[in-house]
Amino acid sequence: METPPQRQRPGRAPAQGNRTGRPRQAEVARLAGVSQATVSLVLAGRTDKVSIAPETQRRVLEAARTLGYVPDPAARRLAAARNNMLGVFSFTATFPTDVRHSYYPFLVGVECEAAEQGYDLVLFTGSSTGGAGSGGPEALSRVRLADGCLFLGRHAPAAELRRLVDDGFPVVHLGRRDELDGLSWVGADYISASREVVAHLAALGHRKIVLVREDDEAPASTDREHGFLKGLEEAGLPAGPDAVFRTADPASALTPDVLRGWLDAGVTALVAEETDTGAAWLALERTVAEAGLSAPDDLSLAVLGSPPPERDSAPVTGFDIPRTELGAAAVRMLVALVAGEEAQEPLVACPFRPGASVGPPPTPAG
Amino acid sequence: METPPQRQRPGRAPAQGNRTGRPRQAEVARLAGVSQATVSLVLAGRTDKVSIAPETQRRVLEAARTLGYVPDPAARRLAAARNNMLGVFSFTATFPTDVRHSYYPFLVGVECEAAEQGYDLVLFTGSSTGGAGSGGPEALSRVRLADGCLFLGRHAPAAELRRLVDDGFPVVHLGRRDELDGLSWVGADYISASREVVAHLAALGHRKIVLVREDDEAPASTDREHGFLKGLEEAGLPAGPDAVFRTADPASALTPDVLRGWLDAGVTALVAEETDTGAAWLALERTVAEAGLSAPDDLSLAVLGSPPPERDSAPVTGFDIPRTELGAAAVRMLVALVAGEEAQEPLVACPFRPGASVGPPPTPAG
DNA sequence: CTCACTAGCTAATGCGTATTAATCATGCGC
DNA sequence: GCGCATGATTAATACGCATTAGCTAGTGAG
Repeated sequence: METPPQRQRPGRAPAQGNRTGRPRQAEVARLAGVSQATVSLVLAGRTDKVSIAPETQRRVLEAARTLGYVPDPAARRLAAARNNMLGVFSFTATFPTDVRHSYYPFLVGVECEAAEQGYDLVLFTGSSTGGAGSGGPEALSRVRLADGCLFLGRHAPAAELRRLVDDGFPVVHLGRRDELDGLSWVGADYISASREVVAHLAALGHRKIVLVREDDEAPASTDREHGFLKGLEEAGLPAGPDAVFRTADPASALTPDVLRGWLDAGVTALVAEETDTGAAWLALERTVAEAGLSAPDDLSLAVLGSPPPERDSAPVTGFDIPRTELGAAAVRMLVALVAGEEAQEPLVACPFRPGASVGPPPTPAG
Repeated sequence: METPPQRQRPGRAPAQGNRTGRPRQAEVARLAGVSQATVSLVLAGRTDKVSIAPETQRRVLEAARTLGYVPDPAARRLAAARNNMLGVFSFTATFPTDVRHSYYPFLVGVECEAAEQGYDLVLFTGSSTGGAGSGGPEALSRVRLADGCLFLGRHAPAAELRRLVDDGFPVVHLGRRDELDGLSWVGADYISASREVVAHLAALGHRKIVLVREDDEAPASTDREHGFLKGLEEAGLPAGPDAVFRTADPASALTPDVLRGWLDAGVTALVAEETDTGAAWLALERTVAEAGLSAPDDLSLAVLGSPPPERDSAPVTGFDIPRTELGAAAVRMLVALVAGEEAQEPLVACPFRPGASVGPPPTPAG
């Protein structure tokens, strides 16, 4: 309040002839009585490849210290032809106001792994109206200023992505994306995880299991169904078309009557997919309650993912989506691509999460 | 699963002779049939100072677009001392695992305002152990790649900051920070906001009010106390030392007995500061409940900030910390500094938030 | 017809560092 | 004493862009 910020105190000696007032390698060289090249070699520790007398090294290091030399990152990166920057592009704002849809958990992993690998992150936002070079279809082209770019969310326009990939620009998409061939991606292994959930139920003795899913063609949805069916198959259970209840609007289509119909038909376990909205699971949960039933006594419930983190309810059986780990994996893959290496395994395993919502099937007639 | 990602399809020609495969101005120039200098002039919009034929400009722009040209930030910065990037540096992870301590709300504003001002954001992570250029004094020096840098959290080492400021590098600290003079910052105006809360209570008729605060020397804490005392003073209320209850451990120090002692002494309203941990407020809330009291009937409660967003409890009187606006203000200040202008007003107002936890003081004896 | 002058463009240079080829003693074997 | 490998250092150059001092052709004035 009483300290209106000011700047540029006298502090250090103004300049030598360079713009910044900060010492350059040339000044260090002068002070140490050597050439700029020698300074560079010593400070970069390249003394094993190009030998420098120990005494000279000492002088250089001392000169650098007394002058307070710090390398200019811009020059360093220019000379090295590497920015050490990875782009992060999200078509919607990277930090959305609605935390539910946030990429936050991914970013935790992205940031951490990027730091680990020695990269900084450049944030690009597709939605930013106004501002730097935004707007037109070339907006995506901006990401080229980084060494490579990570794409979040499925809204990145295919054509632009295609262009980047074709140009050989390192790109990794977070979330499976097969329709653009040549595009690298990392994603959660929903298939294996879903299969595992079914296996768990089957091991408990369930013989008829139904999957409730939304009417969506997203890989995240179809993968879960694949895994579910695969799980049934491997357990020797019937995997007919009526094992999957698919509806565009679970909230209204999934009535208590439908539920009772299943139970009467011998179904003892229900599995819901988890999506952005969580509609399938929420509808299932609500309908079970409405029907006066409760898990795991009357039936077993599982969710192919993590239920929305509501109040302190009992944990639901399912699997966790390792978002942080996904972010890290994406960065690792991107770094590999930047280095010209081959992309590795794109799938990240989802750990099974035991819960209190499943149990053995109820005995037919108490 | 069946699509192991591959890369580098034949697509486009790999490169011209530059190391990165990314097009340079030289390539744009060749394609447009002009010189590199012309490309630079056109793309920088310098066509008012050095006239370029409209037709030539068109050709250059088109060539740049078809090649997907994007300027190299390092080269830009090296040559012109600016590259339209702002750094964001947090000594701890920018995206912490503990969401409570998150800078997220700030970043929303930072991202938005940066886009508005035409800047890209670079996330520098200081927390990286291992990896490139971590550790030493060089860690902070990386931020010089950007035109200026925003610092989050009070863990940024003072010596390094000092150095940046002395070198004339534009720096803005998010959160008040006076001990480093010359360092610009933006912060919430806790003083005014706290005063306003007190004024609100006084207007309702409260004559004895006590502040519960932690034993902390952070500006955020002392500012609140200042504002609190100022508020008492302006309302003509006693602002003696016993108006402030300061303890290192509110959870254990704030017992129901202490609370009843206050009430017996005529205290009718309690105000808690809000901190990272929220310890003061949580302790107060719990103790009031333990004592079998409830607000606003038995006494009035207010918090100097926003209580941790718990379950659907009734809103507590206090003020909101405009984190998003703070982030935006910080960016605006940083942009001003980069432009060589003077830093403006560092304080952002916190809007008063009416709630259901205060009311008129209870009548002395029912 | 020449000169000054302008519009339109380019050659050249610098930014600060990393890297490589070249230089220069120096000692060693013969 | 003459090459010759070796060790220590430096000159030179590239990195990609911005900037400035020219250079050239054309135009109107004198």
